[in-house]
Amino acid sequence: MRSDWLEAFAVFADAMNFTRAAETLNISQPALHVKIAKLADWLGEPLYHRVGRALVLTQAGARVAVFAREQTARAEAFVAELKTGSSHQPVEFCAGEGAYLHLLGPTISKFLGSREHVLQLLTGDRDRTVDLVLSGRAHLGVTALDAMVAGLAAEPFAVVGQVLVVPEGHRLARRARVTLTDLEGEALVVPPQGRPHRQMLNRMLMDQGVSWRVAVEAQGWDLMLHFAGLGTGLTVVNDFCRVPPGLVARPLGELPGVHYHVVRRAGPLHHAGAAALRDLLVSASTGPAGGP
Amino acid sequence: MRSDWLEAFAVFADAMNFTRAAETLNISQPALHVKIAKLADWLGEPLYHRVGRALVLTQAGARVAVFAREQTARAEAFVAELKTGSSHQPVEFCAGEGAYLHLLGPTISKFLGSREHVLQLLTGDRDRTVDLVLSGRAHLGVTALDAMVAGLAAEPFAVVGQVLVVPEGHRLARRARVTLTDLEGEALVVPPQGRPHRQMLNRMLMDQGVSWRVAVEAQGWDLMLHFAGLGTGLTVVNDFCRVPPGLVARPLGELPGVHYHVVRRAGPLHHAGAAALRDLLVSASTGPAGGP
DNA sequence: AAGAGCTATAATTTAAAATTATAGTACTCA
DNA sequence: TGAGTACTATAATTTTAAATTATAGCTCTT
Repeated sequence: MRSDWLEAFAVFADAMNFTRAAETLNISQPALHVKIAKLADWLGEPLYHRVGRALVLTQAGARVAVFAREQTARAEAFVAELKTGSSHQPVEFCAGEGAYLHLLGPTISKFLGSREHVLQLLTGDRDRTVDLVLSGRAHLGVTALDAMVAGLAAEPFAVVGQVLVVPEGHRLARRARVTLTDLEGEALVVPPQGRPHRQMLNRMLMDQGVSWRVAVEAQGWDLMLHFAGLGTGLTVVNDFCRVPPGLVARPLGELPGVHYHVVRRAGPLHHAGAAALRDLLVSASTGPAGGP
Repeated sequence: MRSDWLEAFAVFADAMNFTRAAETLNISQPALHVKIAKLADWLGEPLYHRVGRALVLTQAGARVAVFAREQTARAEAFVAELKTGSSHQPVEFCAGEGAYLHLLGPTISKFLGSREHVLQLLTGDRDRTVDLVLSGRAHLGVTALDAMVAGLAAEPFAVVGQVLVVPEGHRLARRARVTLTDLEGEALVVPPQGRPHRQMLNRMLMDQGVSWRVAVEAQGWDLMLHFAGLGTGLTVVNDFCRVPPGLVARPLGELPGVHYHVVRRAGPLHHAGAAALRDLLVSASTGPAGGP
């Protein structure tokens, strides 16, 4: 199996487009096409197929892409280490904005403090984090998960509760605790359709027979709190959020905790820096029992 | 960096001979020569140099050889896994005869019992074990070590005492314990010059001012005991040895224990099976306090 | 139905890698 | 000491592989 086939395939798998991948490789499109045909031939497996005019990786293709990225990264890292004496292949890590702001600060500082490794931070929601980790484009991630994902090793990192955020003068602000039924008839600031938090809220409120309406659709805790601060409606956010002046947070015990996990691809972690970061994260974990 | 350069270099580094390596690769000697020249050129480092008419790897060359073997093995393992569905790349393990016979049996049985991995056993003395592990031709080893070895990660596995073996009728057979000075004037069955056990005996007896002479030079515990059984002389062996009929063993407390270690190359263990075997070995370890 | 935006194949050119042949080097042994 | 051996390194040549350009063909868009 020739390494240039793998390198070409790694680029192609990112682009899923022969023309553009060939451009980034600085070869002609037919040359790339032949390389990938040869790789598939040699492996005896089709690596992609067409769906309409789009190209989609086969299952084998996805595995080959992961391997190709790994193998190419290892070669690069080795050469760099041979020439400079020490490795500085970055650890690629992905998490969401909320996790970065409220859960990961100390661990990341500690990791960077040792100066042994270089850290490449990526930001992404749950789906992107899982995708980056599964496809080998990130070594590790931290994200909220509520179900197992095939091929992913997940270790519990933190459980975060949910709070209802209301204006100081609101009737519910006087209460120490609130229930979902208290939300009857309210307008809520919620994430757009399809986002996990929105789905969870929908389901829980429907279960309780609570009728409510959308005040604003906003993406991200900060934006949701901003709109709530403008008085457009109430909102429900993770309890690690700093609530802006004029608003107060009240625990919503009925809502399930958000389970953050440290995720990596199943199997051994090849990258020493990534392994070190994983160990730091797991040791900093607050476990499933408490909040941060 | 092209993978065929690495594959060629891995073979060359084993043979240290262009002519023979080219034969095993089924290419002409000049073709191999050019491949390796290109690899060296691409890396900007000479990979070998001549000492007389022998070829010797440079330090960079040795590191490249390790990487080349790893990278080629990974590619093979991946393809095998892709085609057959599950990996069965063997775990390569090296230890000495004594360790196999008296220390490793249960752990190896247990490892094989799970049927998850295939084990490739190699036999070698300390130097060969260390060499195989350092050069990436074995994932793990168990061997006696009395000093750190650069690039090698060693974890204590077992400490084995030393016993003096004498014929049943011998004057020392009546004693429960013996000291080195009791050996004054005796003929001893010892390993050949240069072997670690011989060096240790030499030094310890010389320290005590004991004069002795060589009865037989024999390699290996069993052979040493065999000659001792023939009455050629006394011998000193590890206390895990089964002493043949007609001989008795007496502890030699003055001699230092032999410290067996689980060794691997420094850095993360890429091979999942090797990692599993290491964990088994370490958990089966009797630590520095006791014998097996 | 024409056209845009690709992929895939063919024809041709260009480049690379193989081979054979041989000069050069270090050591061995009569 | 000088012919012989066993090997490496380079050169010349042939063979093979991989690039390029050109273009046919497919799928969705407008």
